[in-house]
Amino acid sequence: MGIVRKTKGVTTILKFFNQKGEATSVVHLIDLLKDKMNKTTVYRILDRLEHDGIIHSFNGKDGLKWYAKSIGCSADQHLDEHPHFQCTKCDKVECLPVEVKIPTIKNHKIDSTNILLLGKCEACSD
Amino acid sequence: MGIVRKTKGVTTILKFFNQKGEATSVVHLIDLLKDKMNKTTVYRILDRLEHDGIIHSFNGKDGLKWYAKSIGCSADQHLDEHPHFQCTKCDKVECLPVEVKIPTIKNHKIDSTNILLLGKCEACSD
DNA sequence: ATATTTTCGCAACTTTGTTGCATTAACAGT
DNA sequence: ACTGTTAATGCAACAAAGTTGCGAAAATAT
Ligand SMILES: [Mn+2]
Ligand SMILES: [Mn+2]
Ligand SMILES: [Zn+2]
Ligand SMILES: [Zn+2]
Repeated sequence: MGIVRKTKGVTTILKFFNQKGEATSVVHLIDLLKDKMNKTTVYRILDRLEHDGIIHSFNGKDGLKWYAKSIGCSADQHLDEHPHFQCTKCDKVECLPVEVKIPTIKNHKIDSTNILLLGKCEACSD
Repeated sequence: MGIVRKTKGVTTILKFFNQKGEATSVVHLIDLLKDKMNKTTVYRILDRLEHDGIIHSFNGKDGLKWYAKSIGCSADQHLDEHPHFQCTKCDKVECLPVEVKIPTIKNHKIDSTNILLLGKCEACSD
């Protein structure tokens, strides 16, 4: 189930994603909010926000779970099919508003993609 | 460091990859070999084999670590830049011998890619 | 055969994420 | 504004994946 009650925690996390704009790992968010709410609560609020299409999740390098704000999604329509970029130096992640063409694979029905590009971000390039 | 001594454990895991051919999650391999060797040993042998370019690793869905045999790689040259397919029903993973064109991203130097395609495999399609 | 040093097993630990349950707090209805 | 319902939270305990340190065992070099 998605968000039903607008609790203090929900408001806090919503504000975070609206202000910050950037993607965040769950680990980082838990640490950031450790004085305000329990980690279980963070996980559960993120679940509900994703269910409602307000944020979307993906796996960064090392398999860590990340979240970022969604645009144009709802509980019915999750159309966040975009690749992500992660810097191997500073670990920052960006949602990439581009389309990656996936070749058709014989005898395989592809439902979704999970594309992570690794490299150096602008700030970390030398 | 890579493989220096050809131990029983190394031989067992090498044989596994040569015979089976398919990709395997570390978790599965540990379970399969639980009577023959310790999980720490499995992790360490996989590390060394990957370092030597004999196998390669990637993250499957839920961020789990998987390994598969490499072709044409060495300790110096790791050129396993291919996407992977994972079935959402039976969890099976396949290395895909295709090339995915990644558009250039302004101000970003992309060093490697991590592409996981999710869907139904041939056996699981209805 | 013996010495050297890599590799292994084991136990303990870390990190990420989940579950159950009692308590708290939204909020709908009056 | 008060009250009842139930969603949401905190907490503690747990689970799974993966790592570390160290003494013992097993490869391999001499
Ligand atoms: Mn995104
Ligand atoms: Mn592969
Ligand atoms: Zn960077
Ligand atoms: Zn399947």
